Amino acid sequence: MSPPEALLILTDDDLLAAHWQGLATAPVRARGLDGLDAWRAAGHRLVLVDLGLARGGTAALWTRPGWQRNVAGLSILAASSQPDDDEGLAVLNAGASGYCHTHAPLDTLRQALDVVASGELWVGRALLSRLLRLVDTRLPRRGLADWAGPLTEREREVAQRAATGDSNQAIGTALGITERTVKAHLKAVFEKLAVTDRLQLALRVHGVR
Amino acid sequence: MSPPEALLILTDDDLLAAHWQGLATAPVRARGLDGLDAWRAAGHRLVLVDLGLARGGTAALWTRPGWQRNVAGLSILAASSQPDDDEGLAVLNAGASGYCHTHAPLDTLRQALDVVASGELWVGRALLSRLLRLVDTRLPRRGLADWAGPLTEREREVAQRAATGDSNQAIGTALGITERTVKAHLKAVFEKLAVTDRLQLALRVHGVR
DNA sequence: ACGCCACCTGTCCTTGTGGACAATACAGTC
DNA sequence: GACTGTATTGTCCACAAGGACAGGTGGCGT
Repeated sequence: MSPPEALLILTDDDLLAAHWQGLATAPVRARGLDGLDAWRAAGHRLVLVDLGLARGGTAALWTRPGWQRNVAGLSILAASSQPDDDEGLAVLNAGASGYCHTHAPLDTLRQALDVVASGELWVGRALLSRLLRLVDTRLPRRGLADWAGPLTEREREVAQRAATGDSNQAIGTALGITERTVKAHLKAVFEKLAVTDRLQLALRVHGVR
Repeated sequence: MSPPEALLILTDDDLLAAHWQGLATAPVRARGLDGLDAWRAAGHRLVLVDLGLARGGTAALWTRPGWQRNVAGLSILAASSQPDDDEGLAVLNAGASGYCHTHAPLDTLRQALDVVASGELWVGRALLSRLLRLVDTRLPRRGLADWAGPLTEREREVAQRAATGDSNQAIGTALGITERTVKAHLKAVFEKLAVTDRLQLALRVHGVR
């Protein structure tokens, strides 16, 4: 379906490198983040990186100085020997296109690489399930569309800003009105939402009870 | 890589059905949720469903009575003519294994079907980005155990109360100390957490931003 | 035309808040 | 014993916040 694309495998583990040899016709092997620059310079994009690279060091791989600069423009499938949801979230946030197990079946890895190479994302079932769960429990934030219920448009704007810590003066300047007017709006907001001050307002707006 | 698997396409749209004919060797066409039962009974699993099925009705497809019962055991790729993050979240939560555009390139659809057929999930870049963003803004909730880091025990107590809206006077009474002392503690808290006032403190404590 | 409502502004006043400067007491550490 | 960190309290002060009271404008529907 997709033309075989040049693959760079990035790992310090010789056994793992051998295992991954079967993934492509002629995968290139590198051991450090430096390899990424050369790979991009050569016009390639596809990379399979072993997160175990960081096991020896103190910092996680994707938090190292070189990472953010190096991943730009590349399609990266990150593999971990001990997949962990948090790690997965972190690497995806850091620009990786996929996250999987280092010793997943070669068929699975090939498919993942295909997907990543085509510009899409590869996320495991467990990780995505967790994402959905997190988002689900977060949905009660729908109260976020609820707190503004009885408020007018202007009151909403003022309340939103006050709830994030802006001073009345700052709000006024931002909206092009007087501080006095801001106070008037806030007074109305306090009444309608049955709170006494901006801190209670902030808690309400941000869904803290 | 994966043996071509029998595909059921579920849509009311004849043009779309024609477009999707090229996805597999001999895709079976059905028009309603009833088709799912027969499909599973025949020992198949892979389904591509057009969410446009629901456009005519009032309820979204995946909220219909038959859905939850029918999707069990099937690998479903849901397609929408107007993909929308919320819709995507909803169908994935409802048991679908993937979400994509109805008129995505056939190559992409084939790849998505391959992925779904292999038991994995297919999620578009935009949707996953949104998921990550949602989760990201939520994760700092773990900072809840973190914000108190450099604070002393007493400062923590005071900060906790101030962050929920208590006045200095109230905090003092609650802890059996003078309002002045509360201010002293809060001053230290503000410095250590690098915030300027109790509202910013509240946002920090409750994991906002 | 009248009333209702959103929006805007003014002055006066009380209170809470945050900061500056200073001091006492008590604990554990070197 | 000197030192450091924590907890405590004091006074004085500048300022933002919130409430009370009193307006002005413009749109919109009956």
